[in-house]
This record gives sequence, C-alpha cells and structure tokens, in this order.
Amino acid sequence: MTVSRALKDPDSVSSAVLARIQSVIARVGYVPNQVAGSLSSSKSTHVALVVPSLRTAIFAELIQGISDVLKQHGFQLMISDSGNSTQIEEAAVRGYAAQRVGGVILHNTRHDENVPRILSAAGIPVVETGDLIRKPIDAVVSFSNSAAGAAMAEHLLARGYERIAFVSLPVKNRERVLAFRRGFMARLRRDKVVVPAELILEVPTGMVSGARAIAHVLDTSPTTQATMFSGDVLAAGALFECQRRGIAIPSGMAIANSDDSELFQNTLPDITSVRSPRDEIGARAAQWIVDRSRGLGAPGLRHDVGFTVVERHST
Amino acid sequence: MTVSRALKDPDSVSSAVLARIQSVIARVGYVPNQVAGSLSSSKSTHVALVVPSLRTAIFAELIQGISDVLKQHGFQLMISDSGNSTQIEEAAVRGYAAQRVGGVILHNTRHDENVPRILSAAGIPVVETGDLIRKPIDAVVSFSNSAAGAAMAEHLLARGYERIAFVSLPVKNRERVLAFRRGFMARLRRDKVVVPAELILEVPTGMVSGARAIAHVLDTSPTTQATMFSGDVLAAGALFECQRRGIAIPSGMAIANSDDSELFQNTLPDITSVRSPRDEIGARAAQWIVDRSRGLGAPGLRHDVGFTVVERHST
DNA sequence: TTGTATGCGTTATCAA
DNA sequence: TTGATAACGCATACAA
Repeated sequence: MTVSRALKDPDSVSSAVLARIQSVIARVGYVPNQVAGSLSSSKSTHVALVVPSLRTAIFAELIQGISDVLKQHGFQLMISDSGNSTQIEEAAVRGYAAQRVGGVILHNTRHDENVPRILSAAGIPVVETGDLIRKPIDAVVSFSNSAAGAAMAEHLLARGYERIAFVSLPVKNRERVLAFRRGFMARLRRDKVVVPAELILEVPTGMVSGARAIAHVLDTSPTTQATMFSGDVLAAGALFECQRRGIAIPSGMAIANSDDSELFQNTLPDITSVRSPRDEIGARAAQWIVDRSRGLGAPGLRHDVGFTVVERHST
Repeated sequence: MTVSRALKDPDSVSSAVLARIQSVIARVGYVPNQVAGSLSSSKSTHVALVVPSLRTAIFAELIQGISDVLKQHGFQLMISDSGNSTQIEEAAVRGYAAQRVGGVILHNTRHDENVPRILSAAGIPVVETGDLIRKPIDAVVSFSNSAAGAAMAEHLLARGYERIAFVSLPVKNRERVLAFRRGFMARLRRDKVVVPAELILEVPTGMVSGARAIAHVLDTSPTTQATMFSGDVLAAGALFECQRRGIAIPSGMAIANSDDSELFQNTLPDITSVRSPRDEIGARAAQWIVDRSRGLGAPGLRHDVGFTVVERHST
C-alpha cells in the first residue's frame, strides 16, 4: 500500500521511505501491473476508436488529435476498423465493453441496434464524430455534412455552373455521404438546378475510381461543366484523368471535393474542397471522454466544429 | 466457473445448463470482464504499435495489416506515435509494459537503451519493422532500406542520369532514411558518380517541402538531371512544382521516391518509386506476436519481405 | 459435467 | 505517515 502511494502521490510518503522504495524499485525492476490496478479501481485508461477504414489518410488527423490528448493524460488509444459494416462495429463495441474501456469514439453514425444498449448498460461514454447528428447515443463532435453540401452547391452556383455531376462513394451505410449529397442537391434545387439521375454516381474509393468516374461523365455527358466529388481522393484521380485527356480545369471541367487534404492544396490547379478541423474533432472527443471518466463534464455533448469551403482554382 | 466454461468452451457444458446460462446472460446483460480475466490468467490480448507519426499515410497499410490479423484472433491494437523521439518511445514502451501487453511492434529501429531492457524483463515479444536490421531486440520484419537505395541508384544510372540530387527527411533518428541514403550513395560511387554535398538536402515532411526542395535544386544547380527523394510525399510536391514551372518530367528533371503510394501511381507522369508490402509487414509482425503469446514459434524472427523498384514515367 | 477453494496485483477503507 | 484487510472478477487446479 505504501508503495502504491509512493508511486501515485509521492508527497504522501515520508522522504526516507520514498527513497527506500525508489531504490528497491530500481534494483528489482518493478513495473506496476496496470491490469490489476484497473480491476481494483474499476477505472480504465483506455479509449477505443472505430473508424470505417484504416487504409485512408482521412482518419490520420482524427487519430492524431485523439492520440495527442490521450497521451497528455496517460490514456491509451485502441483502434479498429469496421469497413462500414454495422455488424463488425457491433463486435468491436462488444469487445471494448468486455475490456471496460473508459470511452468509445465511433466515426460512423449508423449503428446496430445493440450498440447503444451495450454501451449504456456498461456506462461507457460514447462520442460520435462522423456527422453532427440530431440524436447522438451520448455525445457528438463533428460538423454538418448536410450544411457542407449546401455550401459547396452554393459555391458552384455562384461560379455559374449549372450542368453538374455528383460522384460519391456508395451511400449505403455512409450516412455522412448521404447527408452531404442531400444538402448539395437541396441547395441546387432552390436555384432550379437539377442533377440528372444518370449523373449521380456511386463509385468505389481510390484515385483510379475517381478517374473512371470523370471519364464516364466526360464520355456520356460532355456538356457537363462541373463535377462534385464526395469521398477521400476521388477528385484527385479525376484531375489527373483530365490532365491525361488534355482537358483544362476548370474551363473544360470544374471539380471539387468534400474532404480537404494536403494533396488538394498542391495539385495544379489546386482543388476546391471542404475543410474541417479533423484533429480538433479528435481532440475534443478525447478530452470529453477523459473528463467524463474523471467524473467531470455533462453526459450530453454536442459540439459543432464547423467547416470552410476552400475556394481554389479547380472551380 | 461453469459460466466461464460455458462462454469459452460451450461443448464442455451440458446443453441444459448452457441454455440456462445463456438465457440469464441475455436477461441481465452480463458482459464478461476481460480485465479480470487477463489478471487471473496473466494473458493479454493486446498488441501495441509505436510509429514515428500518425499524420502520414505511410503507416496506414502497416496498421491495416496488423489490425486484420489481430481481429481474426480477438486481439486488440493499441497505437501511439513517438515523433521520432527515443524518449517518447521509451515512455510508451514503459506504459505498455505496465499494461502487460502481449507484444509490441516498433517501427523505429533506434531506441533508448532502456527499451530492450524493459521489454525483455517483462518478457514481452517485440517486432521491429522499420528496417531489416542485423541485430533486432527480438524479431524483425522488414526489407533492406540500404538495398532499396542501391537498387534505386542502379535504376537511375541505367537510365543514364549522372548529375543527381538527393533529398530526404532529416536522417537524425531516422535510421531507415540514413540506410537508404547510404545504399544509394554507395551504389553511385561504384560507378564513379558522386552527389555533391550541396545537393544532399534534408527537409521537413510534406508536399510543400518537396516543392521547395526541387525549387532549390533547380535554382542552384540547373544542370541536375535527376532528384531522388526519400520520405513520404516529397516527390509529389516536387512534381507539382515542376508542373508549375513548366519543367518537363523526366526530360527537364527526373524524380523518384523511396516509398510508393497510390498517389505516385496516378500523377502525370506517374512517379518511379520503391514498392514494399507494408500490409504484409504488419500482418507478419502481428501473426508472430499472436503465435508467441500462445507459446508457439521461436523467439528470434528475421523476415525479409523484399521490395521492388517500380519504374514509371518520371525517370 | 459441475462445483469449490484459491490466487492474480492492485486499490479502498479503516486502523494504528 | 504507515500498515492491515478486503475486494475487484475472473481462471487454475482440484474435488465431487
């Protein structure tokens, strides 16, 4: 018990005893067993994150934001990916509940019905980060994808584009993408602009996929003026395909993307996109969980980090 | 005890009892406490990974490879970043030792002297993945960065380039980059090609940094024929800068990069680079740890996953 | 096939 | 300021 105190609160131990303890610890190489500590105190220093995929760079900033905050407080980050499957997410959440983690961050906002049940039964704080949904399980830190879609539509309208294509990842199980698309379309409709069904595409992830999509648009509907992409690096693939075909951007085809990245800032021309503070989302989500697991803060958090339409030369 | 058995090995329990247990579990919402399980059995289902940075996409494939294998075996992945600081790495390792993780994967191959001590004292298996070093702490799964550098030098020589610049991230605390550079330079020297000191640059990470570097080379040494980049996306930044300046690639300047990425396959022209199976590195490292923590496999593993110089149109 | 006793290494609580 | 005791919830070993 005295050793335990010496490690957690050295001031509560006399300096003589403290010195003796430290010397023995050094000599025998004692390393406190945090598993036993967790069991005894029923406090966890683990936070779990479930993202749709680990392969994309999109989540790098989110992860870094979380990791930075957790490191400050001696918490550990556990990561897994769901592949946009609610079943895999549920299995992950079950595992995290069994491990009695201190909190869970879910990027998806669509879940198996058991997920809220499992988490609330275990009393585990949850933050959702994928979209600023109305009714989070517990807390939500994000921005409105729907508003972002509308803002991007407004930008394209302001630049005078009227014949517009929309290319995204499959919206099934991707509520964020669906919200963006809905916001985008609704704003266009307000100005009597309608995207024909054959120019609303759903494609796989990746640059090659973006290239194929823009090729399809160019081939089947050559009068299209602008293409809006929603999903990781699709627009970059499209830009490179236009370069290969000798099509000038934006005069021959304007392109924009829903998620900003370092790449879009550096291509020629650089690519208009929606910028959101992904590291801040991570940091705030993590901070809230740390606070909660220390008994601070309120259960329900709803934080809008906002976004910006970064107007670049591709539109 | 019977409940414990019913969950781990349902066949060892009579069907009547099993049914009763399952119904009660469902009714009361029982979730086994894995922390208590770990403490009791002194077996961990956690594997820790320390990468230099989480911000770059380079580690996404490594992480995915690890995660896929761990998921199959019910293991959990814990991640942190060291920022190429041996001190931060040591702190992380200390924390993982306290948590009695089942294994640790370190991407860096240069460590604080305490790191091997801590890990071996705790009996925690370690895999290093950054370079195929001669004397790993325990196991190593990687490829030879030195050989990769040499192979890339050979490629450039074969294409007839003789006035060559070398741009990398700072080599301090980055043994991999240093190994690549040494292998590269050594191979050039064999053909009596020498890179002048003023064309050996060390720059920060990022596309902007790559652009600045190539600008510096172009401005200060316009007769340079090729620039070799070592570090993430540097070459992409250089390519875009050349596009902005109207310099043709490869006739005006050839560029190549040490680490392949989706981006390099899609730019115009696409960029010659070294391809290595990063997901396989992760998968094998994870598998070895899983095996070890089950008492299988031998302590010392040394696996060379190899690499390929992918010759594209930028050289 | 089921159940009992015991211990894993901490921390909370209370006593000295 | 230090120490003794009990408890956290499971799994090991053994008994029935």
